[in-house]
Amino acid sequence: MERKLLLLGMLRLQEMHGYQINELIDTHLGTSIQLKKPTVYKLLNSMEVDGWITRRDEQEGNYPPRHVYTITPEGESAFQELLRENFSEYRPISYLGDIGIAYLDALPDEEATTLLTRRRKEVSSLLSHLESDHRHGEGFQIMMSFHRCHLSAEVEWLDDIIEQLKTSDE
Amino acid sequence: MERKLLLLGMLRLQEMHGYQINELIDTHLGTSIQLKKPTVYKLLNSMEVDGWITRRDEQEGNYPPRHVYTITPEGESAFQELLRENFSEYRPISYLGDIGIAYLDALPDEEATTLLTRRRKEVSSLLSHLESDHRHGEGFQIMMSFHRCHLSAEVEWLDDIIEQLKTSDE
DNA sequence: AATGACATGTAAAGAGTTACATGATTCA
DNA sequence: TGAATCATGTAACTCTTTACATGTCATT
Repeated sequence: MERKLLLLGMLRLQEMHGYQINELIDTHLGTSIQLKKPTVYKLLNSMEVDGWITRRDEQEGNYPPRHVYTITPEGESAFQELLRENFSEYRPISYLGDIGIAYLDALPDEEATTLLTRRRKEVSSLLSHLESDHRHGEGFQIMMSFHRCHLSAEVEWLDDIIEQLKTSDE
Repeated sequence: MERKLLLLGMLRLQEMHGYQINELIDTHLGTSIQLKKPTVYKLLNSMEVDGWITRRDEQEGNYPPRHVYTITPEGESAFQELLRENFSEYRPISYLGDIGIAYLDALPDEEATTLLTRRRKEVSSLLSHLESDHRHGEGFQIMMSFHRCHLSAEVEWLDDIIEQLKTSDE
């Protein structure tokens, strides 16, 4: 349902077609959330069936016709409901993707330092990417700042751990 | 694969049976990662087929027999491989579960403040729970500190936003 | 006498991703 | 001429979760 909430929220601000949504996600949100193209198309279809959005076809030249979606009043109330629901059911994010961190001590100190340093680089480059995007991020500034908050905390944490490894090394 | 890495890492430290693993997850890791009981049993079976772990049956009294799993040399090398793999493919966590944050401005300021304050309470109570657990957390201290780092950053961020809402309110 | 802990699963459903398919158009 | 963009999807696959099932033992 979170993905539907995301899409509804976009369509609430302006009508859009699938390709356009996918581009927006790719350029601005791709690093913060996970949502692939086919999924977007599928969700749009299913929300049209739900009656949350309506579809209008548009064509420019001989380009493939676009399906432009507009949110309906039912969609708006679904949005309101989903939004509240999203806040009410808090469950912390899963750090499964970072589970390797739990087993750092299984690696030789040197390698651990290398890997963590690489990670630090990746995180901080993502961070600066988000910071630059920060201007033209269309409406998702708060989300971005949320993401940035986590990333910069992570950088600091990595610095700490790397430092610890280095000092214990000697 | 992350889940298999997690389980291998546990079995590397001591042989365990499924129920025991599930308990450990429930009590210590339940808030940091997502991994349900039936999944654990399924993964254990599949890793036995892989030859990564071996099973030995044990019984105490007339309790249901336990399937105690021990990691094999193949399991150990799989662990080493998965661990490196886990570090090499960094992809930032998805904040889909928190997508509501992106649409805070769709809510009346007052309600937004209420919801964020509630969230703040939940996050910080989870945080202090992790901090208390911190002693008896069996081997997952680093992971915990990673999680705590994110949570405390989130608390600060929430405080900021709540403050902003209050001042813009007047 | 009933509930919860112990211990293992199965079956079906749900959700999303990957890889593939299509066909015109613009740019190098 | 070839590659990338525009624009939409489908089919198959993978993986996880939910709900259910089973039966003994200890505790209240």
